[in-house]
Amino acid sequence: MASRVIFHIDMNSFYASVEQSHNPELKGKAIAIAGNPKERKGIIVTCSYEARAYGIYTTMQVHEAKRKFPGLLVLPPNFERYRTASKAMFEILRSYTEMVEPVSIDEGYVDVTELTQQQHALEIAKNIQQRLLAELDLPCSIGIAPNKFLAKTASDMKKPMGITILRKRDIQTLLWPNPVIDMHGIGDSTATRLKNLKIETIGELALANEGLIKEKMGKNGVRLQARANGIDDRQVDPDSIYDTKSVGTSTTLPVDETDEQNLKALFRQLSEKVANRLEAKELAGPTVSIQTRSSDWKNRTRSVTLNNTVWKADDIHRNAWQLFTKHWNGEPLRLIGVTVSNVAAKVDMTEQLSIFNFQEHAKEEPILDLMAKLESRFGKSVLTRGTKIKKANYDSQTSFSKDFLDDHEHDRK
DNA sequence: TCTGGGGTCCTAGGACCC
DNA sequence: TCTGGGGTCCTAGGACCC
Repeated sequence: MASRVIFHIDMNSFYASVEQSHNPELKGKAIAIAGNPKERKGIIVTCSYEARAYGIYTTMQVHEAKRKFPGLLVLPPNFERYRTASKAMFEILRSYTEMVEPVSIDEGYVDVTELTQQQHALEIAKNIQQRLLAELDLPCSIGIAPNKFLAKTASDMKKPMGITILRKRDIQTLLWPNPVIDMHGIGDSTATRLKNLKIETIGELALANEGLIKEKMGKNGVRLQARANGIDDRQVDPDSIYDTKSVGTSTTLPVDETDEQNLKALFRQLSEKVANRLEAKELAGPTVSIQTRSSDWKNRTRSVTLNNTVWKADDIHRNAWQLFTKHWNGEPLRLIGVTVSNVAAKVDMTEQLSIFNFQEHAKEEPILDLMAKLESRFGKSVLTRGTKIKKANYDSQTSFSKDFLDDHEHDRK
């Protein structure tokens, strides 16, 4: 494959930087964004570099952080503000090229291969960094490399406001001496398993026997080993943001909860939140799941896949509550959550075609013919991305526009 | 480090079908 | 009535990321 030039843009302490840009008096001060400790949500989500200098870091509890530095300014999160800043940031990236893949609210990949025919990669990166700072007042670090993994690794090397080029020929000196836990994709669990195989550095992983890795660490291990060797063929995919697989929400309760009526009301609230977010994205899915976490930190998930897709709060809540009552043994709960998954684009909302009507049509018309009509009307993406439609379940309650039905009627005459 | 909330991907077993 | 092997879907749990 032809050589690529990939950027990884990583906004520095994003939430804290947004707050500092919103209120310049916070600049240069040790600030942290955190939930409310009284509701047991008091962990540091992000903090400024000034706060980090006092040993404060993400996931640390607020009271612990205040012990480290009593002058710490703790702000509640303002997600709407962060989303707005995030949109503005990606708009700036897209003004360079459409090949932008957001990964999270504050980071993304950009494939600048084409652009480097006109301008040096380093110059482009400097330009992006300066614009983000000048126009949004937000600092970032940029990694430049031939693939995503190395770009991501590079952006981590210099913070804040760094630009780092990581060439493949440099990985032996820059990457291999480091412990495997430093690698993106390796957490405590994988690091421990590797240690049992006497693999402690990235270089040892890179050079380990491939058969052993496959046998002991599976598919994921083989992939990690390739990454350790600087190999990563993943493309920058601007459309990945449209491939949402699930929409869910969960909440840690202020106190462990045992009251059934309270729990029912809470599941109702969570279901409504999920329904609103599905609505905003025009998504629906057939699988409803619930999550619980007991006071001793036992996580459970229960799910059901229906014959039809759901998106309304009532339907989500009914199924979630049914799952819950079926499995709950009355133990006190610390957290509950609701998720709808296997979601796909809802085609249209103007006219709902009931399961029975669809069956009528399906009986009279060969299913492939139906699918061909769907495709010509709504485009291929409907059939590939909207898996529920692709499957064309006879029992699937799918929505079609009135126009489609009219056309369909017409065709049959 | 006793730990929030949003996700994605992988694994493994069982059901079911051909 | 017993058997193979391959494939897909579903469920539950876990690892990991920001």
